[in-house]
Amino acid sequence: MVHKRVGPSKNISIEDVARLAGVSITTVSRVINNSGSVKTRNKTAVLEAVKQLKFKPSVFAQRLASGKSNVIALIIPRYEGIFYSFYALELIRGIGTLCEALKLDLLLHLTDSRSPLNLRGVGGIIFADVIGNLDQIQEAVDSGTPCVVINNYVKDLNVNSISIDNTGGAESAVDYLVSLGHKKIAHITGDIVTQGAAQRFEGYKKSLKKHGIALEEKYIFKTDYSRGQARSAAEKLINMPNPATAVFVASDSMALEVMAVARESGKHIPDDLSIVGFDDNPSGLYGPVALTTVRQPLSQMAQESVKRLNVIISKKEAKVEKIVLPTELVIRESCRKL
Amino acid sequence: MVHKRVGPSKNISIEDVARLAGVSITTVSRVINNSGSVKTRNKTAVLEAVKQLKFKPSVFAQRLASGKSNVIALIIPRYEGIFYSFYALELIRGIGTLCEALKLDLLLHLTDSRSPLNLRGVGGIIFADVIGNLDQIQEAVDSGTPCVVINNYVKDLNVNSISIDNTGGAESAVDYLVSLGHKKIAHITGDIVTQGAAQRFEGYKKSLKKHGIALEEKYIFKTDYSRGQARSAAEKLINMPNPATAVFVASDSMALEVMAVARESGKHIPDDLSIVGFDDNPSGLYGPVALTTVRQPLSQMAQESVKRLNVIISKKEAKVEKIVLPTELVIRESCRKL
DNA sequence: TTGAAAGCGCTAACAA
DNA sequence: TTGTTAGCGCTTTCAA
Repeated sequence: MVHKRVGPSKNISIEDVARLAGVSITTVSRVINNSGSVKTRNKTAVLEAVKQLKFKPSVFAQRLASGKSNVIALIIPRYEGIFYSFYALELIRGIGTLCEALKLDLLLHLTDSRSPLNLRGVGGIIFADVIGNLDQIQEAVDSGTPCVVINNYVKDLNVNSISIDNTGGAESAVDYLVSLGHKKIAHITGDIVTQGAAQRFEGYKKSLKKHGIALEEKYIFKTDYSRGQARSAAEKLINMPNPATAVFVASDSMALEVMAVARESGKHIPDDLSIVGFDDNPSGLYGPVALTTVRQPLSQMAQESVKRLNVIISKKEAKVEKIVLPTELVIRESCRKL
Repeated sequence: MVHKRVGPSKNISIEDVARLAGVSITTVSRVINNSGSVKTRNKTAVLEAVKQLKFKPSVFAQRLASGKSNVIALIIPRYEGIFYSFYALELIRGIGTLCEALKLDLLLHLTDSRSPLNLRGVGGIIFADVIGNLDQIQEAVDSGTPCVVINNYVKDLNVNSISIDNTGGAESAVDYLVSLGHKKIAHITGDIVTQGAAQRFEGYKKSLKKHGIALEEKYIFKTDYSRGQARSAAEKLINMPNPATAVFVASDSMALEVMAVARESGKHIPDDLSIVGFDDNPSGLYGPVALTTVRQPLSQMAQESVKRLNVIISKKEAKVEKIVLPTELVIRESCRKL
C-alpha cells in the first residue's frame, strides 16, 4: 500500500506559489530574487503565498538554471599539527561568520591533499595554507574557479593570496629583545614544513644578523608546534650551560609551555628569562605573567579572503592580488631589560 | 574571431562525453553512477572519454534530477564560549574527516540561532549542541530532513541525539576523590547554560549526596568555561579559609589554569590540592603533573553522528534513537590519597 | 544491454 | 509590468 509520506512533505515548488498567488512563476522568481519589477500588489501576494506554503527555493535548481553558485569551499589540509593550533579555529570562525552574514554556503573540506576534489559548481575556493597541495590549487586555478590562498604567500602560482608578514613580525620580536639588551636569544621554531614557521625563523635570523649577533645552533630548537615538543625544548634550553637570556617562540601555546617549564624549574619570568611568543592567543593573557607576543590579524585575514572571493565572484573581477598583512608586537610582561 | 576560452573552459557535459564515447547519455550516466549494466566495451569507452575531457558531473544537476543530496549540514550555534573549547575543533575534525571519507559534502553553518536556515536540498543535519536554538531544530525535524543532535540529550523533541554521560562522568570523578579520602571537594562549573556543564554539576552533587557529604555553596564556583574565570575561581578557592582539599573542574583547560594558579601560590599538586578535569584534552598531558580527567568520546560522537545520518539517508531508516555514550575516568597524577 | 524522452525546479531571454 | 518558453545537466522510467 502506498500511503502519503508523513515526514518529507511533498516539496513545494515555485509553481505552487505561483498558482496560489495567481501569477506566473516568472513573477514569483522575480520576487524571491528581488530582480525585475513587480507590482506591489503582486509582490505582496507572492510573499504571502511563500509564507503560507513555507516555500524555500531549491538551491540546486537555482544554481543549475542560473549557472551561478553561492557556495564557497574552504579547503584545509589535513596536516597533523593544524588542528592543534589557534589558527584553525580562528579561521573557521572568521570565515564561517562572514559567510553566514553574506549568505554564502560554506563547504568544508579537510583534504588529504591527494584526493581530487570535485570543484565544479563551487563559486569560489579558499585554501587555508598550502601544505603539500600545490597541485590541487593549480588544478583549481586552471579550472577557472576563483581561488584565494590564505596564510601563505604563493609565489609560484598566479593566484590570489593573503598572508601574514611572519618574517617582519619575528624580526620585530627579536629586535625588541635586542633593544632590551639581550644578546643570547634562543628560538623555538614551529613546524618548518609550514611557511609560517619557516618565515618566523627567517625573521629571527634576519634580526640577529642586522644586529651583528652570531647565530648559534645551540640556541635553536626545532619543533612541530606541539606543546610536548615545546616542553622538551624548554627543558634543554633552561638547563644548558650558559643559557640564553631570552627566547623567541614561534607560537603562544608553545611559549606558555616554556613559561610553565621555567616556573617549575624555579626560574622567574621575566627576571631569569624573557619570552616573546607569536599569535596573540588569548590564553597568553591569563597566566601570572602576561605574554609579550606578535599579533597576527587572523580573523582579518579570514574575513578578507571571503570578501575578496565575493568581489571576484560577483564583479567578475579577475586581477590577481597578493596581500601581506602586517603584524604588531604586543608588549606585555614577559620580557625585561637586561 | 571566436577562439577557445582558456580559463573557465566551457563546461563539459555528459553529452560531450556521450558523443566522444559513441554512446547515449543514459549509458554515460550508468557508468558514472555504477548503476544498471553496461557492456565492458562501452564502459571502457566512457571512462576513457571522461578522463580525456576531464569531465566532472554537475552536482547540482545530479541532485536536482535525482532528488537526492549527499550534503550534510553541521550547525554550530554561535555562542561565545563554544569556540574556545576543545570541543568545537574535535567535532569539526571528526565530522569533517568522516564526511571526506564518505564523500559527503559538509556544509558548515555558524548560526546565531535565529536566522532561518534554508535546509532544502540538504540531505541531513547535525546540530552541534543545543543553545537557544530548539526552534531551528524543531523546524528541521518537521521538514522531514534527517537530523541528529549531538552533545545534548534532547528529551522534548522526537529527534536523534547522541550525547555524553556527563552526569555519570562527573559522578565517577567525585566518587574517585571521595575514595581517596577527600571530603572537602570543590567544583568549578562550566557555563551553566550548556547542558554539559549543568549535568556535570549534577553529577558532582549526586556523588556528594550519595556519600553523605553536605553540599557547601562556598565550594562551588560558576564560570563560563573561560580560563580567565577559572583563574579567579582558583584564586578564591586557594585563598579561602578552610579550603577544599580537592576540586573537580568542568573542563581540562580550566583545570590547567587552576593548576597554574596553585603552583604560583606555592601550592603543590597533588599534595596540597587534588584536581580532576573533564575532557581529556591532550594539553593535560604536558604539564609537570599529568592531569587526572574524565575522557569523553568526542570524536566517536562526531563520527557516530555522521554514520547515523548516512544510514538514515540511504536506508530511509526512520527510527529515532537517543544514544548516550559512556565516559571514562583517566587516572593520572593530579590527585592524592588523603 | 541500450536509448529516447520526460522531467527535476528554477532562471533568463524574449515578446507582449 | 508580466508571461511564455527554452534551457541548465543530469536521472529515470519505459520500450526496444
